[in-house]
Amino acid sequence: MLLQRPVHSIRPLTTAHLAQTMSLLELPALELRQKIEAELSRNPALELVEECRCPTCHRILYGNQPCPFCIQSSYSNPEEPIIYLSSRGDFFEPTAKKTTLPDLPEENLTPSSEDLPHYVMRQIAPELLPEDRTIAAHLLTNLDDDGLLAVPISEIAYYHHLPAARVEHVLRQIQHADPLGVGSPSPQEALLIQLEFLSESRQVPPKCDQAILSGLDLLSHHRYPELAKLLKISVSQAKEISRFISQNLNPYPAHAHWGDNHQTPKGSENSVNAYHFADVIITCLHELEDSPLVVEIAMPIHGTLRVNPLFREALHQAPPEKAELWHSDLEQANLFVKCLQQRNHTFVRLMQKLAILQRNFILHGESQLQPITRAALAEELGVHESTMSRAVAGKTIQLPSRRIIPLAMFFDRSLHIRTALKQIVNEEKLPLNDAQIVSRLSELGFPVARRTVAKYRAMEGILPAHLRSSNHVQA
DNA sequence: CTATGGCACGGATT
DNA sequence: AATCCGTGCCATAG
Repeated sequence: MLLQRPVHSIRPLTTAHLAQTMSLLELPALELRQKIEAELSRNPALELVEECRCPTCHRILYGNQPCPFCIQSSYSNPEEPIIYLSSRGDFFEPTAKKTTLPDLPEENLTPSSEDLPHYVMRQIAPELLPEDRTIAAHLLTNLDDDGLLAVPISEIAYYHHLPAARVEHVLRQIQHADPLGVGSPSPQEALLIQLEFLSESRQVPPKCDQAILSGLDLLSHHRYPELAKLLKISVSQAKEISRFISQNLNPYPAHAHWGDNHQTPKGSENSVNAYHFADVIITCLHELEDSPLVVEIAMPIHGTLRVNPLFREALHQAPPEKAELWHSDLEQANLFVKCLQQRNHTFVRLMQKLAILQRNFILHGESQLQPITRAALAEELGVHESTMSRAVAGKTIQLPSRRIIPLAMFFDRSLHIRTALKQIVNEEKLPLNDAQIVSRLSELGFPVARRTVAKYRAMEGILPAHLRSSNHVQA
């Protein structure tokens, strides 16, 4: 509440304004950045002023908003999220590619994988030695569409005149960043890293690592008997391994869009959905359970965009032949800044509602998701539902757990049921068939049809009952 | 005969 | 107006 500036004074005056606000609203951060840069270089009336920092806590803020952290040092209500706009443009800087590695071939950068490098770099940069960042950048520039490393390590080591071990060290950090296994030279290695990570928190089938190492081919062709023979295990154990892998691991890190685990084994479908950086970052103040959420809405630029006051002044002395042009530039600059404010305003309000409503989801995961429709939220916010759709579309959000998910997941109608289903299957003693799952679910208060359970199962990559036979026979 | 997946339809959502 | 999603019916595999 406190941090909302009186933006209501901005009325959509012209259709141009409306149209532009709309178009800005649907832009995710990275594209917004391009848009802003384009506008900035085209229009002399716009300028980017120094980043604003809160004088006390030094957070980078966008615009002259009061720093939400320092305004109220006592947070009366932990439910109330702290929301602010930041302008940490550096996250989105393609410097790694452009400035530090000027003579790298750019061809192997395909559009669909272009922002994965930035996303990863963002995570690991703070922990990296400055001189290692160049190596990281080099590695990340050479990811293929699948998120795997496309060039041999030795080549990179050679390029930098460094021992391979050094490069491997950096690569290891990359591999442990969020799309787990990203940058691995092979699917095998990616799988192994994911496996290693999972085994810390969860039980994994025995010989799983060996299956990946030596039997991946058999595995992907579902030739269980042969696999079983190779590893000297039973066929059902082989199936168990297969189930585990297809359910929990992903050989192609770039395909792992979080929350939607459709496995695409060989067919390299490059869907539009590649979420690699976040438009909104949610963290927990002080890691405490009941501390307020901190919602950072990322403006993808350094500093604050505004109309250049000098330009405004200069308008009076404009040479007659330029006057008209300057005037229209000024107009447009004004419009653009206002539209941007409006976009941010809408976004802030949206996140405020969401952060309160989905607090449990944000903190405690998928089972706590409140099913809500965009329409309902639009109603509450008093905006048109199409506005909501635009605001949500294509945006991503980073949770305190560092997971990045599409904002649309906040409006998933079936996620909580699917997680309930997952849990039922995980805890089942012997495989339940779909009909039995239906009754278990309805006991839990989820009335769904049998056919629907089948679909959810498929979505979660859970095999049908007869294929997940004798579930936990190992050990 | 039973459990599942495919196709398609209608209503809700965007 | 276009798309998504839950569901029913039917074919098929085991």
